[in-house]
Amino acid sequence: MLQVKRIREEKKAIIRGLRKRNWTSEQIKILDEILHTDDERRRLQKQLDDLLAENKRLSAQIGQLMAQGKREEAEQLKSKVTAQKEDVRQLEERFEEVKNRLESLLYTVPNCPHRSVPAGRGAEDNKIVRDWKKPFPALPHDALAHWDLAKKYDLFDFELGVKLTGAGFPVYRGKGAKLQRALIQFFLEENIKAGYEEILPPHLVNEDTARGTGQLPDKEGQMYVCERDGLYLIPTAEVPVTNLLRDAIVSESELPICYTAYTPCFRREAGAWGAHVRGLNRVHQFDKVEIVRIEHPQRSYKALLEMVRHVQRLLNKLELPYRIVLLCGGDMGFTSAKTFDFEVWSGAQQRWLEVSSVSNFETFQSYRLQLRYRDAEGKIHLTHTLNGSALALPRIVAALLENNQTPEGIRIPKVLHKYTGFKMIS
RNA sequence: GGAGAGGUGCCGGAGUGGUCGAUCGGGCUUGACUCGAAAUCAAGUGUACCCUUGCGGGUACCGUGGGUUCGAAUCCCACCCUCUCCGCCA
Repeated sequence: MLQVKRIREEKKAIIRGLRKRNWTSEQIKILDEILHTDDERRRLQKQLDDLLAENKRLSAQIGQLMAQGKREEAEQLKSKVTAQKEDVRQLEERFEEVKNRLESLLYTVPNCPHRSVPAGRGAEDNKIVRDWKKPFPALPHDALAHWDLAKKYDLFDFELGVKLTGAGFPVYRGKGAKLQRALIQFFLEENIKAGYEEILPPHLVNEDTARGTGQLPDKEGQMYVCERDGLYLIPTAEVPVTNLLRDAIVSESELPICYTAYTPCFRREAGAWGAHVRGLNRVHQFDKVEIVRIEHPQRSYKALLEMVRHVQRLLNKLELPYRIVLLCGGDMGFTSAKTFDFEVWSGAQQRWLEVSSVSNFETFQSYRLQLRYRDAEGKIHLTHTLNGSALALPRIVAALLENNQTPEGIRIPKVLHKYTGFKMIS
């Protein structure tokens, strides 16, 4: 969430940013409402603090009078303080109410896009910053989509998933299962080599954690909930991993802090279903390896590029055709200041599939998380947080199967051989 | 799940109704001593929010949330968590 202080000081820049997210003048008025509400909040806090200070002083006096045995004077003061208690109660109530109102207003404002982010309506306005220049893999015109390849080679089974759980919960089997495990292992090893510490977090988180990274209060509909225990199934490893440092103050020299984690991801995805979300294109449970960075504000955009280059290397090693897309304001996630998407070419479906999203959240998450660092002078500042998929498995698998199909079987990229133990699926 | 003990600052550990944001020890920072270091000595060392141009000042926070009281880390209630023992169990 944005800091009120920032809205007050950089209002013009924030309006420019929100315009890129297609905010109307009507919507932008909420900024003024926030500022007014904050003025009121500060006014009430001053009043309340003063009143509490007065009562505190009187109470201390009562203590002294009692010690001196001056009972009557003490009793007099007591009745005075008692009389003020109702004022305190009322002020407290109003203060709480205004504070809550301010918070819920702030929750409705998305992150301010970085100045380099283009304006735009939706996906059609995204900027392709790196296109695939080489030819796509040559496939026969009767090439199979991955869901047909899965049947042919017995790699995963959606009907069985329906039997066990419901639609969108694939059962991987045989070489299909092993391929999953190989990819996870490959990604983790590459990330560790690049300096990320491996984390294996819980797959269920509590409300505070879900709030920390911004899944709550907004997007509870996208998560699976265990109501009885007040827990949420994680939609991404970003949630538990970024929360590791919630309420922490790290020293400047510890930055950057780099984590990587493999977890299953659970998404209810209320969105539309149809032909283009067949097979592994969109599922309720999938595997993903995530990278998370806690960065110094001055270095976060450099870090973002480093993460982009790292994901690029992974895709190169997997020999998959890909392109990098800079998301426009209208297509960017609520919490992000700047996002690059990675899309791989799916040969049989003849379309691009999103396999990674790398974002800088600046202080949008760290403010809520209270994730700060202490500089050399002892001053405390918010860190920047970033994360990216490195990588999400299902669509990688889809592209891999489709692009590498041959009459003899499906060719496994060389880098995976030592993890799969086989070079072909046949 | 049952019984007991307990949750206090970076750590250890006091505090059982008043001047306690919190004794003390360790750690850390700065200064003195030293060629330098160790040892020693001295001072400092929480966070959030608010007021203030600045100096500085105020409020809240002792697991969480309520309550009692003029006043709560301290008393009462509920919940959460940790440890020990028993039971169950991958």
